[in-house]
This record gives sequence, structure tokens and C-alpha cells, in this order.
Amino acid sequence: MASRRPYRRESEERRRDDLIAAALDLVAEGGLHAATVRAIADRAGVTPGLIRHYFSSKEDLTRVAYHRLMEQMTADSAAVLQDGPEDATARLANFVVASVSPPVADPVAVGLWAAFVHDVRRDTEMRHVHTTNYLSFRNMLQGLIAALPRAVNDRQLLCDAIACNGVIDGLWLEGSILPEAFEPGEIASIALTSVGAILNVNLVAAYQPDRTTP
Amino acid sequence: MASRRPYRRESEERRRDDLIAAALDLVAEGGLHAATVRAIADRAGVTPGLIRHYFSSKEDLTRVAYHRLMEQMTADSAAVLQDGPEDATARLANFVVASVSPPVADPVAVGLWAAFVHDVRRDTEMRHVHTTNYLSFRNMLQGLIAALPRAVNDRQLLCDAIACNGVIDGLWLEGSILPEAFEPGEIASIALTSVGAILNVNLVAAYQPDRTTP
DNA sequence: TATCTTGTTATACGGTTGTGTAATTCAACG
DNA sequence: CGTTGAATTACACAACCGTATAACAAGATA
Repeated sequence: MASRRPYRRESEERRRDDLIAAALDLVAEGGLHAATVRAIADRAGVTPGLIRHYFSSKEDLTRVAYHRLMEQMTADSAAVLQDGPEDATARLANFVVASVSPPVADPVAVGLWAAFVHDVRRDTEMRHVHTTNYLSFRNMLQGLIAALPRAVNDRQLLCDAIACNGVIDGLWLEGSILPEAFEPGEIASIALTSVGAILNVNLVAAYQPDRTTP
Repeated sequence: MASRRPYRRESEERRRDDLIAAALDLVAEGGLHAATVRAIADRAGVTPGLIRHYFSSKEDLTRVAYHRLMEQMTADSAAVLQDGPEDATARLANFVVASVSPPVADPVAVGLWAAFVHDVRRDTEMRHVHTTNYLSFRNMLQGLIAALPRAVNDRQLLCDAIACNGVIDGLWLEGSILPEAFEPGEIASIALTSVGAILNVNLVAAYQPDRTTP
């Protein structure tokens, strides 16, 4: 006699998006083990069975969710380059600061990212996603460095990109995991100084805070 | 009629050590979800019930295991400073290289470390362990930097330590997760160059490879 | 309004999880 | 050598996991 739960039919894209978002939400809140099939479905407002209708397995959903997360993080970084200054040094400075500031640097984002590290090492497909996004970010950085008014060969340029990427990643990590251990703006300031020192360029002076939101 | 499994009584310390080691082993191999009570006990050569005899809960064991892991990683870093050269610049150079080389930099170690990041954010006690070890490492680094023959104030010294720590952590991370993306020694070389650039010291020239194992 | 497709729910199943409790057997002690 | 205490095993239990399958109903089509 009990009537079935009423529902609405949604587009495949919408449902997949909702399920992926719900999965990432739960991983961010409670770690990988909190993102169970039932919890994900509940968060997305559907019943558990629907997950297997849109994803061949939970592992499939996990992979897709990781893909989505990495896309988002790379897009957040790239967004800074839109509507920025034209001066090459200023562009690099803004990019560096953005990479170690919210929303890119964020405790939740780091927790989310870390949750997948082990799977990245194990799963070929996930490792491919990771490599692609890592190189994408580094190439963005390398492009900005190459545009600087200084003369270096290709070999040196690559080393510079790796080194600067290292500083950024390290500060991103520490600032996100232990935000209370640093004063506001301290990480950004240190990032500018050290990347500038590696490239022998004054990034502190070139940095132009965002003026698009007055 | 079935006889019970024979066993030997061991000291509390030995049993706790075995269980912790087994737990870390399993997390390294298969992620946090692989370290179940039964799997840990099996790996340690005991039955599952024994875990609850030495640890009040599985969460308790997890915390202790994380503590042990961090102690080990810090100890590995500090070990480099034993039996090293006396010259301050050379000591720093050796420390930097060791921090981004095996066994400190290692895919398994990173996977292990990442598995606990989420819990660190959530659990107060684990966050305390993390903070302690992070500051311990950074202070070691700061001590090495302070010994360099150059004049800087305390404020600058702290910033230098944070920055250098950032480079090291970032390169440690990338070199460990994507070891095949770099040539042998490339990460170490870049680490020396960039830390040297930040501190305005020639670390490449000062680096003295270990001569204790000819 | 009647029909059909399929998105969605409902339910069942075997396996696994962490935990609680009682039964054993080891090893030290008198 | 018998006794005793506790380290260890054995077992039970409820909750939860991911998956499979069948029944239903929503909404487009005619």
C-alpha cells in the first residue's frame, strides 16, 4: 500500500553532474570512506540504484569525479589570466599570488586532492588525468616565465618552470593545511619573493591586485 | 574438537609495534580502506580481537600509526645531519638534496602521508601531531639557514625558512608522485639551485655527496 | 486520451566492517 | 608441580558496503 517516492525525470547531464558534485562534497567532508553509494545518492536527492544507471560502477564514478575536480582546479588557476594586466611580469605575479590564495588554496580543496593521491598512484587512468593536469599547470607557468623580458635557453626555462611550480605547490600545500600557522598575505608575499628570486625578477613590485571588483 | 590456534605471548611494546607497522604497510599498499581490523591483524600474525586489547578503537590505532609515521619521516630528515660536513653551506646543501631524494622522497611515503591529510584536518590530536612535525622540520631548516655566513634579521630568516621549506615540499611531492616525469638527479639539482637563489648562496658548488659509503 | 519508452524506485543478497563478550591457553609464580 | 592472572583466540552481532534485478511511474509521443 505504501506509495512510491515521487520523482522528476532529469537530463543525463544534470543527473551526472549532481551525483559527481555530491560525491566530491562527501569526500571533502568525511574522506573517501564517507562517499558511499547510499550517501552520495541521498545527497544528490535520488535513490542508490540510480548511480549504477549512470555509472558502470562506483569506481567509475570515482574516476569521473577526480577528473572533474582536476579540471576545476586547473580552470580556477587559468581564470586569473583573463582580464589581467598586459605586462608579462605583472601577469606572472598575479598568477603566483592566485595560486597560493583562495579559492585555489583552500583546506577543503587540499583534503579533496589528497584523498585521491593513492588512487592516482595505483590506477593508470587516474594517473593519466593527474599527469595531464600537472603538465597543463606547469606549461601555463612556463609560458608566463617565457614572456618575461630576459634571455634564457630552453633547458633553463624548463628548470625554472619546475622550480617555480615546486615553490607554488609547496606553499599551496602548507598554507592550505595549516592556514592558522601563517599571517594573512604572508604566504602570497613569500611566494612572490621566492619565485622572483629564482627567476631574478622583482615580482613584488610588479604585483597588481585585482581591480575588476572595486 | 578443533584445537585452537597456538600462540606466543609477547611484550606489549612488541605487539603494539607490530600492529602499527602492519597498519602502515596496508595503508601504503591499498589506501586507508585496505587497513581493516582483520587485515591488520592478519598481517601482524594475530587475530583481530587483539587489536582491541591494545588499542581502545580502530581510530586510536590510526592516530598512533600516524604519529609513528611522522616521527619516522622527521627522523629520516634529521639523520642526514649526522656525520655530515662541518661547513654550514655544505650542510644545508646536503640536507636539501636528502629531503627530495629517497628514502624521504618516495612514492609509497607520499601515498601514506596523503592518506592521513583529511584526518589531520578533522581530528584535533592528529592536527597537533602534524603541526609539531611540520614546525620541527622547518626549524631544522631554519637552523641550517641561520648558520650560513650572511647577515639577515629574524623576520627575514623566518621568511627564508618558510620559502625554502615550500620549495622542498613541492619538489618532494612532485618528484614522489610522478618520478618518471623527471630525470635522475634533476629534482635534486633544481632544489639546490632554487633554494640557493632564494638565500643568495651557491649551494650547487657547496654540495658534497655522501662519502661515508665509498 | 491511450501507449510506449525508460528514468527511477524498491528490494534483496552475499560479503565485510568495527565492536562486544566469553572461552581458552600460555607463562610466570608460589 | 599445581595455581593463577592475563594475553590471546574464538565467536556472535548489528550495521553497512557495492551490486543485481524487477517493479513502477513520469512524461513524451501519437
